Amino acid sequence: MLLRMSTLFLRTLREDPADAEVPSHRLLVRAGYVRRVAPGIYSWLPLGKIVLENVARIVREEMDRMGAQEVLFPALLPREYYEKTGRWTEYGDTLFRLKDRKKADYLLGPTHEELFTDMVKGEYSSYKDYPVTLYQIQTKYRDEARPRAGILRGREFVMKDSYSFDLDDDGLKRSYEQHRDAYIKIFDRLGMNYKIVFAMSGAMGGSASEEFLAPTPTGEDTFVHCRDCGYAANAEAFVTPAPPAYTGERAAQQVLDTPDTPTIETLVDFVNANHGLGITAADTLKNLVVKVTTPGSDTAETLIIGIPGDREVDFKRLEAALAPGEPAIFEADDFARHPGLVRGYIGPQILADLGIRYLVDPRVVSGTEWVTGANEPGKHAAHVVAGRDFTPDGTIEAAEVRAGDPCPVCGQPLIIDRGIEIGHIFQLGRKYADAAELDALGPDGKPIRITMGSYGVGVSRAVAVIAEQRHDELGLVWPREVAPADVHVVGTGKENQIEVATRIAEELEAAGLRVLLDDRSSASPGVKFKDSELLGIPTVLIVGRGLSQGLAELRDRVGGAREEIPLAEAASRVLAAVQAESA
RNA sequence: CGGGAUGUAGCGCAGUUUGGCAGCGCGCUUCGUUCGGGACGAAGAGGCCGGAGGUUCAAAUCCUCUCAUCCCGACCA
Repeated sequence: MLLRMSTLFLRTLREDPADAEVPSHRLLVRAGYVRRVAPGIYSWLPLGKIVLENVARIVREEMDRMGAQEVLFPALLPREYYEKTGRWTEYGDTLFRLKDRKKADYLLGPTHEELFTDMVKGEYSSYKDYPVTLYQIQTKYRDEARPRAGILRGREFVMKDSYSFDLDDDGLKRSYEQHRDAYIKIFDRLGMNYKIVFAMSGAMGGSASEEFLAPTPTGEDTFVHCRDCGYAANAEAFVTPAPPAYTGERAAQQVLDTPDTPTIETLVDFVNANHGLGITAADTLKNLVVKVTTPGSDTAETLIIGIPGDREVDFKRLEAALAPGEPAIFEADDFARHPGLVRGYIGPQILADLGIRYLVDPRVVSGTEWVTGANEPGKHAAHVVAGRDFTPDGTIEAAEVRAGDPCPVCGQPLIIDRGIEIGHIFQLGRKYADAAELDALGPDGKPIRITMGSYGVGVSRAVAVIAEQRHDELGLVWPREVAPADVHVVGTGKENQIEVATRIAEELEAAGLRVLLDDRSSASPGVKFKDSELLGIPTVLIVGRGLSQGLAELRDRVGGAREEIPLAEAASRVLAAVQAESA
């Protein structure tokens, strides 16, 4: 491959585009890789297209290597497939919907579980056919409420999704592990910095699930990890370690007058000042009322959640814990319907009598004592002991996770970071197989319900994440396998530099390298250097002022090293540099 | 959906307060010079000032409505 910049469809920008904030967006636009068409929708210019294809190629190679087979489904899908699994309604506004000329409903696929399941059902019917894993690399469409950060989070994006079909749970585990291994290879080859974290499978159903997160400050997922034992989980999947139960004696419950103390802060100050209690917010138990609706049901359950007063509720964690139920905040008119619940002064002592389910933070173990509401306006109770004065119906992960919280595995303080999801693997189970009645006929003549795994890689997102992780103040710095070329040959000067540069570029191309050649006659050296740095091809060879002394300059865009080398050796030195890295 | 900001040439922006010829930089075209850090000179091309309505002798500028985009939040494989 030899790309000549004299004719390449490329225009770099000297200034940052006004609508770009994050580095990947800024640089991909400035370097002429992508252009915005509409919010969250981008076009890929020639160099960007090459990078995108390189990522897709790496993904494809590793998927093929693990034995998955590639198919391609349409992006435009009829409603009926999504009707069967209930997702036509469940997906809500995020689904791009459209009608054909006959007014029939269609959608642009946000993901393709239904199609994969249906395809397998149509072709395979014997247990002898299984297991099988299929994948596709397809453009997906999601009408996100707020697309942002350029390519990082668009409404149209390229994703690899694969699905494994197994006869039993052991088979599913094997398929899952194979994907895990393949993903490690993929993200390593992509030159990414990433972490594998425990995740919730959420509303999709299923059990084991892990996310591949690329830590970046612009990330939108919060995750915790432990430097000592390697435990890592996203915030939704973090499991709070419970302290040991307390079995000693506790003082008797005591009701306190606490006028005008609807918040934890006012309560703590008041009881310390007026009742001589030296407590902190962590000694209080705050009780949050939510109503939980289950999809397909009209009635909402009233649920109370008790968490230590020094912590906020993390709504994402709460939702994940209640999925597929959907929590909503208790409003004033909800309180009006429950006269037993005194807003701001709710305590768990009476909940069993009211018949309201009560779930607590895992830190609220038997024998712990709390300052909490006394279920009367202006009154709280102290020495309220779990297991004695109230008995929770269970625990729930609803409290925020904080840096320094103990690791659930080894107890060391946890670190909190932000990351972007670049891959997700999970054991789906039988949700979609059930919906499609996907069975294999077993050796005993009885049907076996298939169990599935679902695995995704954000291909276009990966391009942005690499840009996010690999750039400097001058521009992009692509890993070699992803870069639009192996080497950027730059000819500067008014003598015959460009001719010589062209000759060397052709020689390198003949040797099998992918070459970008700056043979523009009008651009000044400064422009060519700036463009070279912006574009971020890992190896740069400059044929310029040194030509008269028979010298060229070899630059390493990654490490920044520069070296004058004899022109005669230029091609072989470039080859050596490229091969050293590929090895 | 809530909060904030912005819409003026391909890109980045000034001009709006206080109404009076549509501007600057980059890019683009032509000629000449220059050629290792986004060169210089000269001459050019390029605009429905987001849209609609209103006020006024006169509107990019003031008023009303509207559309769009970006950022933060909510939401999100």
